[in-house]
Amino acid sequence: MADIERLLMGTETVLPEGELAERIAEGKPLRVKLGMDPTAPQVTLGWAVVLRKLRHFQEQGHTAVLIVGDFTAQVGDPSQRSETRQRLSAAEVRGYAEKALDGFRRVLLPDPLEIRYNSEWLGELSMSDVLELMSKSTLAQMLERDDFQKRYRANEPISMMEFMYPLLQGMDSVAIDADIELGGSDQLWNLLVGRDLMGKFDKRPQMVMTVPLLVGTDGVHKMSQSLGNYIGVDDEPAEMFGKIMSIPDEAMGEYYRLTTELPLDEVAGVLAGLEDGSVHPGDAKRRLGREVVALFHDAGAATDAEAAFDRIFKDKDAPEEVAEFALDDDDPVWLPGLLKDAGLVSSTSEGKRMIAQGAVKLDGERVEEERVARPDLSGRVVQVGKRRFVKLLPAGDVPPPGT
RNA sequence: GGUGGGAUGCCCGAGCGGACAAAGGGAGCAGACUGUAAAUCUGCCGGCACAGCCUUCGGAGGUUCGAAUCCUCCUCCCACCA
Repeated sequence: MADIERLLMGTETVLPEGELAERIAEGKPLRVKLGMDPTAPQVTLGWAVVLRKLRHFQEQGHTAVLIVGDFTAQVGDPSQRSETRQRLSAAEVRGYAEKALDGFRRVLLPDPLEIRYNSEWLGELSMSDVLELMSKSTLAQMLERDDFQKRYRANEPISMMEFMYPLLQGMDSVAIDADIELGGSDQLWNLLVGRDLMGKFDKRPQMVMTVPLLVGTDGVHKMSQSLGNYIGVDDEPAEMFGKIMSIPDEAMGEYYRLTTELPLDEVAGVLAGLEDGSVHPGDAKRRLGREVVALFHDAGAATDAEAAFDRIFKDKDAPEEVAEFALDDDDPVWLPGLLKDAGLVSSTSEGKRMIAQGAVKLDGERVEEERVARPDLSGRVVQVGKRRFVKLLPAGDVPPPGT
């Protein structure tokens, strides 16, 4: 029942070529490894690309082996890094791991799924094990790697620990007998180290499969939490939809291909329509937004998200649900202070600037003054910019938090 | 171990005794324009009840009327030599 086509769909590199068919033909379910270092709590749409690939394997009866890199997270993957990562504490890592696994489960099937923490074996290594591991690779091999080479040439520090990272990740493959390891295209080098290492430990070397990296909402850089250009798989529908709408048009094709489950010919149809002008880019992006929201929430949420979006950005109304904030007794009210207290701006200075720039509105009316009479505020909605809203209530009318 | 160079705001980076809350760029935020696009233009971009004051230029001291700039010690980074 193997559908190799589907497994290969949307991949970037699969090595060695042709071996996948052979391994599947052997009839045993493959152990498909995917490593995740819990260095941040959110699972992004970029991650969802490779997760969905893993799911395709699951759907065909192969075992997803998810490695939670609780040990390696504390070392730090040097991939695509221009500087040494900050080390995380064990507690932080554990917290992130739990949160991230929730996100992963939104995409993966519950079965067949094996979740392993790599501290299980890496934490056990003795010094002589580590030395043996190190003896299996050379400095020249390490420096082959682009990230290291750039940093080395630019006179930037590279810690010895960072050299260990790929080896540790490779040990994971040895420990769990991976048949194939998945990853984003920036992981190719690391994955190959794992393959190499398995051979040196007399195991059958794993195959490697990479999927393209998804650009972030800026359309330029890889989607990542540290860059703040990400869409989380557990983002609220409205948020998710809004973020999709904000990607540059040029990134749409990539998003259609990598983040939706639409059939390829349909995607091709949309893209061709964009090309010849028969499809309006705004409509195409809306559809993309609906597809993605529907995938992680449901179709109803998708329509609602689109409606909420129109309400705020097209009709420029306040959203249906607005956080509430209690006014205190001052009269007149000094607005910069209020905006800060309500969390709409981060300082009173910023509040003053926002007012000066015409970004502050009361029920849609621009506010020019820093001081406003209390009765003019009570019960109305203050807005900063296009997307920050708070409804003002007289003190006492706000239900206590948590109800 | 020796010698030399370096650490500046979210990031990069200029400044090298007063005119410095610190050039310039990027990111970000806001306004205009739009399809909340993108591009573009404009403004903002440490804090403070704000024509003033307070805290920032790796850390701690010192010199000076005055220090991001000079001196001392410390921490960290880089290069070259060994």
